[in-house]
Amino acid sequence: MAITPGAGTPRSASVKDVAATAGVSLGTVSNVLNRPDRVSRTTRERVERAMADLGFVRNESARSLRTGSTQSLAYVMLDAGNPFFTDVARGIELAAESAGLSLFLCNSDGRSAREGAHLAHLQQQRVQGILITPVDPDDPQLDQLIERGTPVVIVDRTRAGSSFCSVAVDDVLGGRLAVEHLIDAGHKRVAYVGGPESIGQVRDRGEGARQAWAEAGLPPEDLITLSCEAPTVACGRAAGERLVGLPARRRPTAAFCANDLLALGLLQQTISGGRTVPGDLAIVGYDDIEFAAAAAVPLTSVRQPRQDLGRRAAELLLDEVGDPTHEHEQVVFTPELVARASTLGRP
Amino acid sequence: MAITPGAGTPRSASVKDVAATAGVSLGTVSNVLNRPDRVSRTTRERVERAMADLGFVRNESARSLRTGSTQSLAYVMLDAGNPFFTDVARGIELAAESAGLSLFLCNSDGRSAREGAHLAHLQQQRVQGILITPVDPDDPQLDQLIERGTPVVIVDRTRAGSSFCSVAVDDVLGGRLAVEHLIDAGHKRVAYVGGPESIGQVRDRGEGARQAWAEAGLPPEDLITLSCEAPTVACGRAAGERLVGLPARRRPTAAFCANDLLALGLLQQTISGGRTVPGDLAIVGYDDIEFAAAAAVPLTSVRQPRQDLGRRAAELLLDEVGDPTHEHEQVVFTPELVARASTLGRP
DNA sequence: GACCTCCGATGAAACGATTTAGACACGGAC
DNA sequence: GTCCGTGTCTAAATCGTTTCATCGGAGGTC
Repeated sequence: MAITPGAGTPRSASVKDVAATAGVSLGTVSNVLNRPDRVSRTTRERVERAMADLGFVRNESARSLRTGSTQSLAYVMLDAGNPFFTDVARGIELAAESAGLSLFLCNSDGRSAREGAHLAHLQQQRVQGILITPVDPDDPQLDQLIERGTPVVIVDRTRAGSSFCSVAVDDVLGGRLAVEHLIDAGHKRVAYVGGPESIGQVRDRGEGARQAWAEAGLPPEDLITLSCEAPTVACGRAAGERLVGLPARRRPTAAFCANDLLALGLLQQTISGGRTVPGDLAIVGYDDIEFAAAAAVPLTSVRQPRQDLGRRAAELLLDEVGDPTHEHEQVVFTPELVARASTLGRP
Repeated sequence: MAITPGAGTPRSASVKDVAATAGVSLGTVSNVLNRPDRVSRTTRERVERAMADLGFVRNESARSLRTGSTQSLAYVMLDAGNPFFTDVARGIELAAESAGLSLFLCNSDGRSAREGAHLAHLQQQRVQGILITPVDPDDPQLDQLIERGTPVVIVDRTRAGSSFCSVAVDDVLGGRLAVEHLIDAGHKRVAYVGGPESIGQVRDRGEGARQAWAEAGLPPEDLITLSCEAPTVACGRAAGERLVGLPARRRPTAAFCANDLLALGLLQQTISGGRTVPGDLAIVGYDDIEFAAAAAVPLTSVRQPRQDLGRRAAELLLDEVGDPTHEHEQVVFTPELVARASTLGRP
């Protein structure tokens, strides 16, 4: 007897309805759902039939209320529009999928307020655990989460005296690699195009750049820092205009960008302004997103193991969820410079 | 009196605990949470104090079990790695945010099985509604969702005799625009590089291409179709190799790709193989993602109003959720060709 | 035929919040 | 002194599921 949605609200069928239709008790329906082996074949088939007829959909709220746990993880991304983070997310997804959990993606879009709202909501939903690339890894809300029982793994950032697991890439080293590469190519005046200093990745990569610069014995004032509002393609273009505006004797011959979006924007602006890359300006990006190699001039970039980053982070989280003897761990991957046309050629 | 997490499981505090600590009844705590105006200031402050001390986190499962509704929407994306869809997602997010709902992103990655798993899970979670760019818009699971009370809006696809709202772009027209542009430029042999035929967007864009070709009176065999496994950058590169492998008299002078990822891959392979764009091969992409303009040769592409698509879809869903007199609506946006260097120049 | 086992199914009690009807106290008005 | 209204707060029922102690009956053993 199929249900015909009446005039009123088509309230969906519950286990109680299924039990009544199948002529069994409530507990038996639950057994069919959770321990089918404890139910005789004939009863089970009768119950399954009733579920199909009624269009029964298990109510996850009730289930997780009773059991006290959900079957989901969440990843709070810093910027869903940046392919770097979607690649990380894919790594997480693969790990979650093979553990039989579903993954929710949330996008903080670099805004603390949005991040906070997402975290609060996820905590109320009682997700098993949260992976996050935080706007600010020192945000006390993160501590509050673990204090109150939601495991958290920090992705693509680390944190000082940490009570979290984290998976990151050595950004200081990445910055060094980039700038050493430019120094090797003979550049004497370089710009570091970063996003806002509030972003840790931007700070660390800049720090690495300065270290390499200092070690090469070059004067600090010849490493110019350009801060952008956000590490996006549009801001990269804007940075290009600012570079052109500099007096010729101060104008850098190369730029290291805090990520590939900035680098692509800068590249685009430079070329459309009639200048050449790397002739007039060599460019190094960061992340080695898939589009970097397909750019106007294939982009030299610092590669991070994006998908592995995600996979490893998810594994740590799953371990923390499943294993009571879990020890927090800070994994740091090593970046690698991929040299392409945007820096190769006459300097 | 702050709670000290004991040796056992740090079971989080419930309204009951808060009530006990504050010395009020359970209902009062609930009132503080939901109708703070009905509670006297002193009591309210006492309760709030207790909540803070105990680290109380409202249990969303219990709440939504009782009230029968959640505060979330979900968008099931076809491919989170494609910037087109993340732009759509951003549009949705903005609308959801201003309605005070949170948005979960799920990625089907083009796989029916994953899509199905996500949908089942979202249905069990009793999300308010689902936006989806489906692998197959005729999937009966979508009908089953609305039958069982979860509103669904189809994004970037339409469906024949529809009992859904949908927001799409006219893909047949988009295909025509692309191929008419190539015909105008004098091309007599063109390749259509599509993804798998199972993807509706791929079929429709191809259909538009064929229509334009036929109307120009060109022989059908000179519009070659190359099917790829998936509409990705890697497959675009592979398609490039296949094109080179064709005998010279059959080799096309231009390619129209079903999306920008394919086009960027094709572009990259063509250039690294020593041929020029548009000299040896003109290329038109589709979607006009941000990276298209920054490509090796800036890419001519068919632009879709990505963010508006998402925003409008979310608005339709919110209307369906909130307004009982809601009428289903099929919105179709019009695409627009953006001509750039990859087709301009000597044909 | 009495007794024991074991399998399958049962029913009630939880989980943590919301909701509603009603209790209680406190003033003010007559 | 009684009555009533108002403003707060309480107690109990409820949402849909899982779990656990229990019960009935079929089959086997002596």
